[in-house]
Amino acid sequence: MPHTGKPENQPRPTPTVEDYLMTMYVMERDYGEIIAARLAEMLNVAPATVAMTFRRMERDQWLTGKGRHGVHLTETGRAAASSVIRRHMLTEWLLVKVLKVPIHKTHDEAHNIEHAISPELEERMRESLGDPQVCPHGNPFPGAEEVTRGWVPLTEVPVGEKVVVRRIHEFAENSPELLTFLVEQGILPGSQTEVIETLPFNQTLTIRLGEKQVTLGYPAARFLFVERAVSA
Amino acid sequence: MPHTGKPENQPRPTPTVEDYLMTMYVMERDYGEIIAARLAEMLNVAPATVAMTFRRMERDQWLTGKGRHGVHLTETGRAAASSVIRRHMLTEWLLVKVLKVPIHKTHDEAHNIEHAISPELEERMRESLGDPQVCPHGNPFPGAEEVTRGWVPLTEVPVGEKVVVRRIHEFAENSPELLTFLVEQGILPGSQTEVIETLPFNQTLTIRLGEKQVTLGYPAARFLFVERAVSA
DNA sequence: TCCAAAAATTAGCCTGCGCTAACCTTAAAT
DNA sequence: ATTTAAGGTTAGCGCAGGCTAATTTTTGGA
Ligand SMILES: [Mn+2]
Ligand SMILES: [Mn+2]
Ligand SMILES: [Mn+2]
Ligand SMILES: [Mn+2]
Repeated sequence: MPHTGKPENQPRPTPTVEDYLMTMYVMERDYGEIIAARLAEMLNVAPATVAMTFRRMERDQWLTGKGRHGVHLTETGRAAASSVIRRHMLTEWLLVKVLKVPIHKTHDEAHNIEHAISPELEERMRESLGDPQVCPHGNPFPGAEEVTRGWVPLTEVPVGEKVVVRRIHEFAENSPELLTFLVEQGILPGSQTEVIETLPFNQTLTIRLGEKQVTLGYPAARFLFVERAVSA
Repeated sequence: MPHTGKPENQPRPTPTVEDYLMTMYVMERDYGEIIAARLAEMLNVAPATVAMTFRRMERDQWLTGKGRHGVHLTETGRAAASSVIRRHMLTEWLLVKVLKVPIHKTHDEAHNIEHAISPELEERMRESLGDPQVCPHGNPFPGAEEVTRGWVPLTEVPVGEKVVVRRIHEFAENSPELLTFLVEQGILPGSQTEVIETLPFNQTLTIRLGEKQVTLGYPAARFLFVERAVSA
């Protein structure tokens, strides 16, 4: 099991740059491109701020290129992104397992703490927490993406099929309201459910959890990944 | 048991100011005055930087007064200092108990993490860790100073008396070398020892730990507080 | 093909928090 | 009493990382 055998001798980026890097990593992985305007929304800064930060990041070799489709992380940038994502996820597990923090509250807390974890501490955490492959929301550690093979967005599940929720996407974690809603409805990794109706013209679908029914908009449903064909 | 029933509605200071506050709190408590030059040494910044930071801190009502004996924390300042000290100490315990980090490494790690702990998390930590009254080095939580009553500096123990090490002072924690040395020699809270010789003209004293003897300079020895009269 | 909307950039501003160099002030020590 | 050392302050600088306002570039749709 390769942990990307990190040399990691480059100096660590500032917390701000670490936050840019981790968001850009996921953007590039799941959307194929990095759009500064989206980044600005997700990081809650003005577009102009992103432009300026990109300049410093290019100077410091975390990224290359400019403009619409031109921005990409360098190898060093990707390594730094992987590092902070690992620290984020390990912190989330520590909060969940040791301090019993509910999973709709771990993300924000972890976003502050992640920048303060030393490499030695990261290693101690990984050992204490049993070398997890996904975060408490089911998102894969960098390098462990294979474990999510076979998990599909809830929007692609045919009506009537029973599935198990496995993953709430990183970008859904950014919305505490959505996350709280999902947790309150009992929609979290491990939950069994079944799609009972889809209304494409309405961009909604309805699922059953036990006795309860919940209607979700497509954008939210696309953030939920489920495992199909649970039983043989 | 009063936790200083914190209203704590003031916005939290920046990490830099939090570090100033916690050091100033201990200075005022144990030395009676705040000397900017000492602060500069302990925080590893230039004296001019302290002067400028003091200005902002006065503007923001964390402190009042200027000059040699004039600087004091406000009530708000003391409350903010207490808050970050609590977070620091709880973080140290988490590192020690959950992640098995040795106590000569907890301080530096905690100094980064302490600024990233939310009030809710602080509360979860206190519960999980059993509401401790002292940090792993034996320093008291703000408000719990009474537990250190009866602990005296090692320099005040007469030759021949058996004592138990209870506390390594906050300001010794700032020196990783000293802390590592002490831990390697087995000098840590709980250790039994005996003063076997004092050489005041040499500013050293020698203690026995099991079979081993260790000679300490007075400045280091003054940072060690011990419990006398252990047995009746 | 052209145009409007979306995205990106530049200019100019601000604060926090570092630094050095120079200069005061205060407190000891001779 | 005077001098020296310790402590403190001011001035002037730099960088990170925010902002708004104005402008330019891209791009997808009519
Ligand atoms: Mn973060
Ligand atoms: Mn997560
Ligand atoms: Mn700190
Ligand atoms: Mn401590």
